[in-house]
Amino acid sequence: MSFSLSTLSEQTLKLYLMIFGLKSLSRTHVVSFTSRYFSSVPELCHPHSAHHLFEKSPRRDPSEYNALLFEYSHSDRNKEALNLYAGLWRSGFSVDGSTLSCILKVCGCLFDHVAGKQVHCQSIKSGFVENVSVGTSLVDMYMKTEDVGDGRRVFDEMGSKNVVSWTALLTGYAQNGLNELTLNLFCQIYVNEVKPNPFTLATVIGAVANRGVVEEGCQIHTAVIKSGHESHTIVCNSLINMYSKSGLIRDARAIFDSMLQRGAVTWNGMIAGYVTNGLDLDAFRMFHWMRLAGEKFTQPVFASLIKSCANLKELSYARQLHCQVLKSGMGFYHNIRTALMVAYSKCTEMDDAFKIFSVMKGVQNVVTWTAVISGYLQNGIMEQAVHLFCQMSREGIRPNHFTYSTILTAQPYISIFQVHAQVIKTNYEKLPTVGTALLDAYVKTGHVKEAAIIFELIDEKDIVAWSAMLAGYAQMGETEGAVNIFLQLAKEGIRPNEFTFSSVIHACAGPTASAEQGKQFHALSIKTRLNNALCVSSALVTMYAKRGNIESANEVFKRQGERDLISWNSMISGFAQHVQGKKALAIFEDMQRQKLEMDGITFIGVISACTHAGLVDDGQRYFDMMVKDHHIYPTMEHFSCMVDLYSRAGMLEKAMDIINEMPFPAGATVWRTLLAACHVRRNLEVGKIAAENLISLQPQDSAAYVLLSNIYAAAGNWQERAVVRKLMDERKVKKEAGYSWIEVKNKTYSFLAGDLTHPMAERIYSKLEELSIRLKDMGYQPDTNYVLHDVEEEHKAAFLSQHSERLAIAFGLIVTPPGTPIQIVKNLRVCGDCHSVIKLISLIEDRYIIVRDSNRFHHFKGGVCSCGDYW
DNA sequence: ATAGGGTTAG
Repeated sequence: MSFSLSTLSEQTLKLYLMIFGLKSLSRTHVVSFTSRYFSSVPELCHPHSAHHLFEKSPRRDPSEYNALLFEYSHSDRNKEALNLYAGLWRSGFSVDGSTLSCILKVCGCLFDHVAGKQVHCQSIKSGFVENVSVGTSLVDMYMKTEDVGDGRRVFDEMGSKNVVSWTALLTGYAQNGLNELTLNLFCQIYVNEVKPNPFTLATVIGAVANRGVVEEGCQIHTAVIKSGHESHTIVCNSLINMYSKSGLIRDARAIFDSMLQRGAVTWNGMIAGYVTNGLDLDAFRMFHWMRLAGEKFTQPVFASLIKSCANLKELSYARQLHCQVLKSGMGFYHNIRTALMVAYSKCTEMDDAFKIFSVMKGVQNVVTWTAVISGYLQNGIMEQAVHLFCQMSREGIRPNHFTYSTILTAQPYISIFQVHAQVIKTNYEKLPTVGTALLDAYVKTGHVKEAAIIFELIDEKDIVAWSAMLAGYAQMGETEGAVNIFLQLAKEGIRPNEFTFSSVIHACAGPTASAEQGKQFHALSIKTRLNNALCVSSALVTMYAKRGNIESANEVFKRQGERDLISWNSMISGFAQHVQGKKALAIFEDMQRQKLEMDGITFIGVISACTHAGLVDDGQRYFDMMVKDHHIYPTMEHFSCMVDLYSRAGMLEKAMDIINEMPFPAGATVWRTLLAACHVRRNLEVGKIAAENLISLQPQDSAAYVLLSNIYAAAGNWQERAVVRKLMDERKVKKEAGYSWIEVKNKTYSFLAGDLTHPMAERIYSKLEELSIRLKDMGYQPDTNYVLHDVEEEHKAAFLSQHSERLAIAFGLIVTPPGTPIQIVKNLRVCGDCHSVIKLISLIEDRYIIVRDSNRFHHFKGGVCSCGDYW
């Protein structure tokens, strides 16, 4: 009912009374009507309000007390209502059932369990406890004050019950999050031959919505139709909400379309449904329709639409809504302001988000603080986020579980141990959100074991928690741990989602995973229809590429229905690793033609494709293009690629020029790249500079010492070589052991250089012996420059022939039928001598041999390698 | 109204 309050005169009031069929204005009438009409306007002190009449009244009777009590309770002045009730009780007036019901509602709203219990006693004393309405109100009060046990007890003791009593209990269960009990009780209503009313149905539908089980949703809809209340507005509103929450947005829309009378809740329900289901454009279409229908916009509609702008990163529309919200006087609602802050944060407009936050000074709460902190974190402004987190505590706002799960992503600007301690104190550790964020923080600092302990402590592990743990193992290269997590979650009946698959497939790209495992997860993703999710298919492209199966990688890429930057980058890098430079560049040109967004990683792929294909000029051209045309600032990785490009082509001086002209000092990776090239090219002069720089940056890195001493050895400078060796011993630097892996019949076998422990060692060594004789017959001379140890030539040859990749290949030749391709994975780079030997083996044994070393793939066939001896 | 996990390079 809308009217301008200031113009409401006695006359108007008379008119209203006439509408209600009353001829005269008795005192009681005035009291009861005014309290009803003025109850929704708390700050109003109209001369006709019950409050005024009450004050002026010469003798106060129970009806006046009651009228004012109702007015207070309806206008959310619950404390005043409770005081008035105490006065009423003290005055010795007898109370009736409706008074008790009213005050019980007040107790519920105030969460005042103690006062509620007192009223309960008074109801017993006055005998009104037998009254159905009072009993029902008692149930409601207990449920609202979270005393589910007493609520149920009162209900059970009630002599007579009606639908409202059942509904009160039902609503109580639902409000306390006891969704399963709510559903059970709903079945009992039928057993007791009570007919549910629209409120009963709306409550149960809400409980079903929270559980999100589609089958239950269909069942409840059937019950609604049977009850005959299917067209009732509040029932339809709940159904719309339920279907949206279960992801069945089309069913929600069907309900919406069928409705004869739509309220503001209906429109908002539909709009909010579209937003939560990611159909933001449909939400806006609905908004447009709502406007055409002449419906008034309420505050939740704006909140939903602003959220939609955040999802779409639609800044200009967010600003328009901001204006509209201010114009319609809704700019002061907390939820609107928070939604606006989130939208501005998502559009990288942190200044605007912060402006809203600072304007709220004095009324800021945990939610607003968390929103602004989260905004800074998402925009990578970690220092400011941490600063605000500290300030928040100083201003006496206690962080909640949202805040903790957010701030834990502020690595490395926070001490996770400190935050962990706070989390334990506040008992948030067991919550899946906080636990997951904590676990991830430990993974990112390299503490996988601690992360696993935290994971175990999480109470009800959801799919996000499981996926985070799985990703943790995958990121640390622990394939087995990752796969085990997947098997465990499947066993517990948890449904993996696209993130779970992308992580487990990523784990299967590791050197110790079997190729078969990756394929199986691919199959499983197809079964669950998640294979087409972008993150899954991109992970598949990389997995197949890293497993040496570039054809399958390309096949997955070609079948991608839509692509994003990562998809394109994955394919470019895949081709680059497989030395298919031309194909990598073709993909890149396709991207250019379509004018797609590119980033620094795209160019790392492109330049490394040029490097592996020996296209020096092209590499330089792409680097220049990146800086000049795409305005991408080159990072250390890019310079590393450029140094690689020139030094592999033997242009070591040019590589040094790159290093000297870099805008920042070269890092270890850059020097290591240069050093490796000097090793291949036997360039002592540049090699010395590279090694010295690398050693000063990473004194514990064995590669620097090993490569440098090898360069000295190659130059026959044994004295200098001995100095390097001595330095290595003094600093206790251990050479990284060379490992190779081979997969035969779904089992992975690993070999260490000079390994004698393998059960088939004897046969492997005799196979190597046999091969070495045949190689010598073909005129092969071992290149002993690749041996570090200062020993006799003959022994050096023996060391060489025991490199792990040769053991693995010999094993492969023995255990697989002739003609079977052999695939090896190695943790270090393959040495020059092994490279020549493997070429010859592929010829004399007529085998296709694929070696993936730490750097790239080598496809050996008929005596040649795909890298063209250029690596 | 606020929250946690993922895919690309090296």
